[in-house]
Amino acid sequence: MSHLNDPQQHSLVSGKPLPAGFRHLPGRLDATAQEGLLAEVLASVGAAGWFQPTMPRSGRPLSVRMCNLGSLGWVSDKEGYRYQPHHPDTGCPWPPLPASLLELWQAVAGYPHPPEACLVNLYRTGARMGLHQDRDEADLSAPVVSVSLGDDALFRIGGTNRRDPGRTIVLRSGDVVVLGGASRLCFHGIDRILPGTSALVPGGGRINLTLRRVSVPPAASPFSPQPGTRPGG
DNA sequence: GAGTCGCC
DNA sequence: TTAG
Repeated sequence: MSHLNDPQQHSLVSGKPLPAGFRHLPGRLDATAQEGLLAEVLASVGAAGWFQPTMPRSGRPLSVRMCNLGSLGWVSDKEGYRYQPHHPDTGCPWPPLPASLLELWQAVAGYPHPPEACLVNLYRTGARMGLHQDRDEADLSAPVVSVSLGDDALFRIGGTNRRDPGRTIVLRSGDVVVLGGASRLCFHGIDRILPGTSALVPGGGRINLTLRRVSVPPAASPFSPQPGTRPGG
């Protein structure tokens, strides 16, 4: 039942609320939208190629494979975490961010500038993502918007301190989640992929899309009005 | 198995 | 400042 994942509803039942600013949208993308979005993303990623991120310092590979769409992409290697405009293996610019994702951002982010990065994470069965914060973006006032495609995932979200207690939520194909406001810097991760719970992703598993604004937008100018603003307003 | 902790 |  979808209401079980609703922050207000659940806090009333368990007394263990989700962080303020965290939204698990009640309506998920329908099957047609999921298929169309995945086809677009896989076409772009197919041309660019997946890369295998590794841990800073140790060089140990993460269990997920990654690609990015947009003007900037998140990468991790022995040198550390960063955003960069090109694919780490080929040096090519990331493929463009699909219009459908720009529209989704505009509809749910509540932020007046477009996203610059869409991190595409591929979780095959057994892949996980340890508890972490998204804090490599210069503009932390913008939310992170996540779209789940494929197999169900157990998503854990805690507080802004690593040892804060957390909650586990099932993310299903088509689910949209927004980490904004006070939840923007909450620790979160993927504990487990539930194999065989969706047939959407070829070869099985889950693909997660995270839309992010990376850089602080340029200051508003009367000669170059920003989207969502109005002169004299 | 879920959750927490400590450490390389 | 470990997304291990």
